Parts: sequence; structure tokens; C-alpha cells
Amino acid sequence: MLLLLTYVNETNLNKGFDSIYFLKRRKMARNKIQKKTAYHHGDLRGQLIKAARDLIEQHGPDGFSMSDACRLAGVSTAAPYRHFSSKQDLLTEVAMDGLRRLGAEMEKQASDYPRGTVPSIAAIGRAYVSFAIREPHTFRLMFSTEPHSGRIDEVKQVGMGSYGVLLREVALYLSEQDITEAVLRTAFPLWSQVHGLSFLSIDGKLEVTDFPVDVDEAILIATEKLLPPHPPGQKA
Amino acid sequence: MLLLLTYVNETNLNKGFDSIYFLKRRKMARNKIQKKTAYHHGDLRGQLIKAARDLIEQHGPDGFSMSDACRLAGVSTAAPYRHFSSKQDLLTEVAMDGLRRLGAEMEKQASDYPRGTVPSIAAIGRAYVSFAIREPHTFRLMFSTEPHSGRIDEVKQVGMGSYGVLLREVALYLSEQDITEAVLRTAFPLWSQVHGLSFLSIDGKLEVTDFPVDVDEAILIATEKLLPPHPPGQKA
DNA sequence: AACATATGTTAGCAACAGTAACATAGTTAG
DNA sequence: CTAACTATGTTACTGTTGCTAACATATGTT
Repeated sequence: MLLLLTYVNETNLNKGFDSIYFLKRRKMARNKIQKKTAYHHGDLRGQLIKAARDLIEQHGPDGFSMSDACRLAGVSTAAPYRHFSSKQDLLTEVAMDGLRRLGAEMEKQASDYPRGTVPSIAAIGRAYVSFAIREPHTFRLMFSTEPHSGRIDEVKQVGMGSYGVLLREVALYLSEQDITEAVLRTAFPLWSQVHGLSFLSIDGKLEVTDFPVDVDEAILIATEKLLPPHPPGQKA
Repeated sequence: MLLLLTYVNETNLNKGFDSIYFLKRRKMARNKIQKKTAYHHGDLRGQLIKAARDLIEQHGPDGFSMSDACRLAGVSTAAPYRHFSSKQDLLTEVAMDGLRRLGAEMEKQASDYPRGTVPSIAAIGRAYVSFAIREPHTFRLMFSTEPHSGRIDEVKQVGMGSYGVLLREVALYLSEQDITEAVLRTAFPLWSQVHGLSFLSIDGKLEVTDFPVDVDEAILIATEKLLPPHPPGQKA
């Protein structure tokens, strides 16, 4: 008890970090009531990822600084390194989180339509591009390789999980039982199309001419053209 | 003359920058012979762009530092700011240079085939993806908006110049005299396709499954599917 | 030769990523 | 209940970076 008081006083004298310490005291009190949800800070790891997500969407991955995230979370600049080995490591976490959310949204949007049809596949495309437009910086981060060096396999696996949503839908369209080569050959151009459309959208290339591109229409038309004509006598 | 010697000596004593000064002396001599191509350094501006290009391709736009470029060019870290208002400004220059080279290559590749045909349009796509694979970091830089804030219009214009290569080719295919709305509606999905393919390529997504994608084949097939069937009785 | 301009230099700033040494809170073993 | 152990914070620091200010030098012009 004596030690605690000494420490706090010393710190308050040294620098003007009172606010942080008051914050901390409040959180500690709350944690006691909430029956210890976490250690000192209360899920600093989670809050840092959240802070990073917010900051990245505001200023881009380049404009994002570890220091800013620390300020937002109310901790010292050294604290994050107990949870993430580096800034890149934190960014990788944000990227994988984004990939999972993207997969979930594609699945959800597809489920509004009869499975394995042009509309359900187009819905996946719209979910994809929507995500990119809603969170352009996170989207860019999700698909760039450089920042995730060392954990590429991990990211790739999460990404494949989301790609699987499209693959399954295409397999249904083709009436294939498995993810066969035919499914892959059909799905990839679709991915490529919406991926390109996403990047062109977030980089402001839809309005380079006098005829701005209607994203949803573009997705639907391209989907119809890129999918093989439906095998006769199958599906509705 | 006395002043020059004094300056050089002083500098050599102060820091170990002898090599730089020898370099400089050599260049000054050469410039004299070449009849003053430039001021002190000899086209520092051009060399910085070149250095930036090299460094960006080696370590990515993020890994690129102004200091590195200075070391490569053999000048102090303050020198670049006589030619570029900021690091971003230099990057913008590299991006526009890349856009121009891309346009030139697309034009060149297309010219190997009968104009306004599937092969010539596919050739443009191959040139596009080839560029991305050859200079992935520059390619990313060319199409990202953030770094070029303040000069977006300039970049957009250069980009449109290159896009025009595709537009003209599609116009020929459609037998349109101008860049009509039909041309734009046909060309955009093609752009989108190769743009997406480019990003997926440089981000290592061609090998996510057991059936790696053949880029050239993918371009050709998608081009055929996305182009409208050729109007009967026209072209060869 | 004198001046103006363009282009370089040194020195220094603030922001940042990351580390080392230390302090404190929670967990577990005795 | 305490002692050790571990997890999670802190301060203080280092080296790098982008950029600026003040100054020096080279070139071109009158």
C-alpha cells in the first residue's frame, strides 16, 4: 500500500500523466465490480486492434502509428509490445479480422437468394465490393502481402476460408459435388472481376469518364458473362 | 579556388564524407566536358526519381526512405527538397512515370496484332498484368490515391492517357468512330478484370488452390467472354 | 565585377518503432 | 497467508526518419 502510493505520487510529479492514472484507477474499480474481466487495463489487446481498425480507416495504414493507438487506448507506447511483436503484427491481426468479416458478409448476402444461382453469386460480388468501399484501407491491407511477412500462411488460410464462400456457391451453380478444377476455373475470373472493381472503386476510377460506372449493374452483367450458360434441365 | 579547397577540407575533417566529395568532383569534371548538363550534382532530380524507382521495387513504397534515396544519389538528406516538396511528391513522380511506361507498353504490345481484334485487346491485358508482375510495388503506387493527395488530377490525367490505349482498341473492335458510351461500357469490365488479375497476381493469390492460374490463358478467355460477339460482316 | 537565382550543405527538430530495466497486478504453490 | 511466478504495465532510452532553417556555393545575367 505504501509502495503504491509512492509510485503514483512519483509518477504524478515526474510527468503530467495524472489522467491516465485516474483512468486506470477507474477501470480497476470497474473490473472489480465486473469480476475481473482482464488484468491491468482490461483487454488491451482487443482495444488496440479496435483502435488500429479505427485509425487505419481514418488515416490509412501508412498514416497509422503505434503511438496513436496507444494514445487512444490510454497506455504507454511500450505496452503494445506485450501483445504484438511489432506494428506489422498488429496490422496482420487487423487484416485477418477483416478477412473473416468479409467472408461472413458474403455468406450472409448470398443467403438472401436461392443458392447456386446468378443472383446469389452476384450478391457475393456486391458484398465484396461493398466491403472494399466501406473500409478501403482495411481492404487494401487485407490483400497486400508485404505487411504480413512471416505470417503469410496464416493470412492465406483465413483468406481461403472466405474464398470458400464463393467456391461453394459456384460449385452449386455447376452442380458439382466438390471444389473441382471446373469450379476453380469458373470462380477465379469472378473473383478477379470483383477484386479489380473493388480497387478501381476505392481508387476513384469509376468516374474517370463522363459515364460513371454503376457498381451493382457492372457486377451483375460481368457475372452473367463470366459464368457458363446454365446446364439445361438443371436448377430453376 | 582557395574557398573551394577550404570548404572541402573542412568537410572532410568534420565527417567522413570523402567519397561523396570525390564523386562530386568527378561529376563536376564530367559535366565540364559534357558542356554543363546541369548544376552542381548533374540532374539530381532525375537521379532521385531513378533511385526511388529502384528502392521502391526492392523494398516497397513503405520500405522506401528519402534517406536511402539520398545515400544512393550521394547527397545530403536535405537536398531532395530543392526538387520535391515532400516524399509523397517524389512518389507521385514515380507513379506518373510508371503510368506513362505502362501506356507505352500496352500500345506496343497491341501493335503486334491486327488492330481492334480479340488478340490485340488481349495483348493489352497481358501488357498490363506483365507490368504489375514486373514492378509490383510501382504498380500499387500507380493506382493508390492516398499518396498523391494534392496532385490527384495530374495523376488522373496521365492515367487516362494510358486507359485511352484500351479505349481506342475497343472502339475499333466495336467499329465506333468515337469513345462512345458503348465503348466505355465494354472497356471498363476488361480493365476491371486485368486490374483484379494484376493485384491477385502480385499478392500471390494465383496459387491459393491446387490449380494455379495461367495468366495469359485467363486473360484471353475473359476477354472473349466480356467482349460482345463480333458484329457479323465486319472486320476479319 | 556585382547581383540574383538555383542548388547544395550542416545542424537540429519532433514523431516514430522498438528495447531494456523496472514496477505492479494477478495466479499459483507451499 | 505468504512466496514465488507470470503477465502486463511503466519510464527512459536509442536510432531512424521526414522535414525545416540558416547558411554556403555554383551558375547565369547584367
